[in-house]
Amino acid sequence: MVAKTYTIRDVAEKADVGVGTVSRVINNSPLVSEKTREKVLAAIEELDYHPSPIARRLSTGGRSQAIGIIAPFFTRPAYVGRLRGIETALLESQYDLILYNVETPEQRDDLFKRIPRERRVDGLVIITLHPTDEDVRLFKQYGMPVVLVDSKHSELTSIIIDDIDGGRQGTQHLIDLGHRKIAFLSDYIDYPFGFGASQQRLKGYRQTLERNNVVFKEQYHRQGDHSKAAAYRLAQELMALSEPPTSIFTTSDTHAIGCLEALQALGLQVPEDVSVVGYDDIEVSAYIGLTTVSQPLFQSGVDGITTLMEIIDNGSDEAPSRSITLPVNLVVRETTGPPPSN
Amino acid sequence: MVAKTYTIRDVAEKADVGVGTVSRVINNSPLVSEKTREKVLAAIEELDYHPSPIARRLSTGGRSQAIGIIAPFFTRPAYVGRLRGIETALLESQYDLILYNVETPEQRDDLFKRIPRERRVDGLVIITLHPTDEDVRLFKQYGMPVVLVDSKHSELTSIIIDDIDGGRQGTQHLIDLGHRKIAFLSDYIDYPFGFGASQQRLKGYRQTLERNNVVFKEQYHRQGDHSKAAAYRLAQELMALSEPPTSIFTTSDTHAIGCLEALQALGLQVPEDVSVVGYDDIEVSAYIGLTTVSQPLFQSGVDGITTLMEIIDNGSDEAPSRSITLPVNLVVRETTGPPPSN
DNA sequence: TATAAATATGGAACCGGTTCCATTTTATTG
DNA sequence: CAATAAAATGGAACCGGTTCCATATTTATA
Repeated sequence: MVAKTYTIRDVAEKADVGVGTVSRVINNSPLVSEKTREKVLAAIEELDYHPSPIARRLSTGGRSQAIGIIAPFFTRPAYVGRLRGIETALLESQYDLILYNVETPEQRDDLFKRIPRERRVDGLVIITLHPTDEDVRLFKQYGMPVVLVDSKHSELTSIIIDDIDGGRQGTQHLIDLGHRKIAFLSDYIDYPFGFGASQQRLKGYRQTLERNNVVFKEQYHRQGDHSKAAAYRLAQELMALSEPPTSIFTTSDTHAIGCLEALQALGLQVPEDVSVVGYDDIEVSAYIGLTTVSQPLFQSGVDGITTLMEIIDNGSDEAPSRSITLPVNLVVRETTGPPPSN
Repeated sequence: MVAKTYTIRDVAEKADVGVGTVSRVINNSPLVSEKTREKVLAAIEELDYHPSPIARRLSTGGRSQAIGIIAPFFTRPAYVGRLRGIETALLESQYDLILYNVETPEQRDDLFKRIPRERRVDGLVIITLHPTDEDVRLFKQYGMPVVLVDSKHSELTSIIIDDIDGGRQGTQHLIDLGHRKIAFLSDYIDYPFGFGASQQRLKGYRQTLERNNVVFKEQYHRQGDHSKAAAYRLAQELMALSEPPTSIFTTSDTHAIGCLEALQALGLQVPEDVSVVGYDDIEVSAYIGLTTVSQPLFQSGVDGITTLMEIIDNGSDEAPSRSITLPVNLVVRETTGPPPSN
């Protein structure tokens, strides 16, 4: 049942050379005469021989020709945007893509330990998650190249999104429109799982309030999981306050859509009664006219992969870590306007 | 630099047994005494020994514990919905997910040949793409379990979406509303890459027109690539006809959004001037009030994976192929209404 | 032509597991 | 207790590559 596959010994026999010579040919060693090389290549072609990647990997830890991506809840629109950049960057490369989805801290811990040891991937892009110092020590111990995207560690090369500036831009926009009751709706900030981006955005939000002498109100900061349904519920809670906000700044477009649905259900007009700002600028944001902080999802994916491939190609597990900061950019559409006059 | 990893020989030495005994312990063979087993497990724990997956795979073609997914343009919303089902089904399993993205027929051909040979995955889910008889022969030759999702081959187990019925339901809905000028906007039907789904939907569309004595008009069928931008352009072309359609049935929600944007730009009201029906029911379809043929994206992903895992666990490359057909379901929202009165 | 230097080659040992058969140990029976 | 049967064990051979050193061959020099 299992197909007949030829081995290096079959090629050696057909070409009447030793296995070492075949190995030298398939690995482009200069230490083979042209005449012998051609004889071996003819045998390879005749047998349709392909070296076993498995055997290669065992004998010398040869490359797996795969890149691992670790991301939490990777089917969320923001991650999909990054994934799009990733697959575009990988398209013309010889690397396969292995996706490791994470939904709990336990899974994260298991993967951070397992992946370097298993040597299934030549390098790793970690999206949004924060490796500990101990994790980083293990990566280096196993010589595993790692690039962080939307995350930062002093010893690893990082593609950083300027989320503090994103929080600032969204908040300043609302303040410039005259809003002073600005709610902030985010992922769980203190979730031990450790999404850093929302923390940075909250920081930008709070700094901007302060800089404009607007008092931060605890009840205007709502946290929930990343789903649209959670945002729907939280928006309803916000609007049920005795002094509801005149605007809501969310930390994802998915959350923004949940808010818009809730406001719609409450018979409120956007932006006449309440303004809404999203974050990400996913594909449908233009159609629904969402004002949002656009982040370079696609570009961060591309940069993460190209940087990692450089590190792998340079065999530079000793290279100093770098930080690349990508800017964000407020896109004003139709979900923001001045607050109601009363 | 490379970390110290222990081998089976180290364990054997520490436990004062032979390597065969260690192998029997780690593979749960009954042919080990309880006393010896405990001695070996203690040594394993003390050394924090983990068997090398690579060496295992070489010696017996052991399982790779990974499942491959081949999908074209996999970051499209419809594929993401399936991916969501896939990752949910994989979450509690021990399988890693390897994604093979395809954007050309050449890539597809390369992958269909390479993947079975490389033995990197224990099984394969192929989404939407159609393997040839020759491809299937090769899968069987290498004993590679394969499940098709939204695709069909008589010798492979398939999860099928009833796309003819989907085409029928969307078209019948428009006819019931009084529409007779119904445009159909799809992917390239004759594209040699072979997306079958759009062909089936077109078939449902044409059969339903016929069944209702509506003449099929060639200029009402427009084809383009899968992007929103293509749909925007095609919708503009349709509305520029001397007798423009009163409704547009698209074969993806992404296309529907492109149409809605185009109609908006043309100052047309939806559904008062033109009705729009999508296909997929992606996450934002509810918010934008899109009438769409909802297909069980999530469920098809789950079924594809669970079926494949069954096949793998049963070692049943000899099992007869099965077909599972999942229904589609028209969801009427706000983008469809009666045609203009004139 | 003989010698030295350079180049090319073959294949045993190794990578870290699995397996199967020869051998050893334990349990059972007469 | 001895003989037989059953259970447990050890380790050489194998999986399919890579590599490095001993050896063979070719080339250059005197």
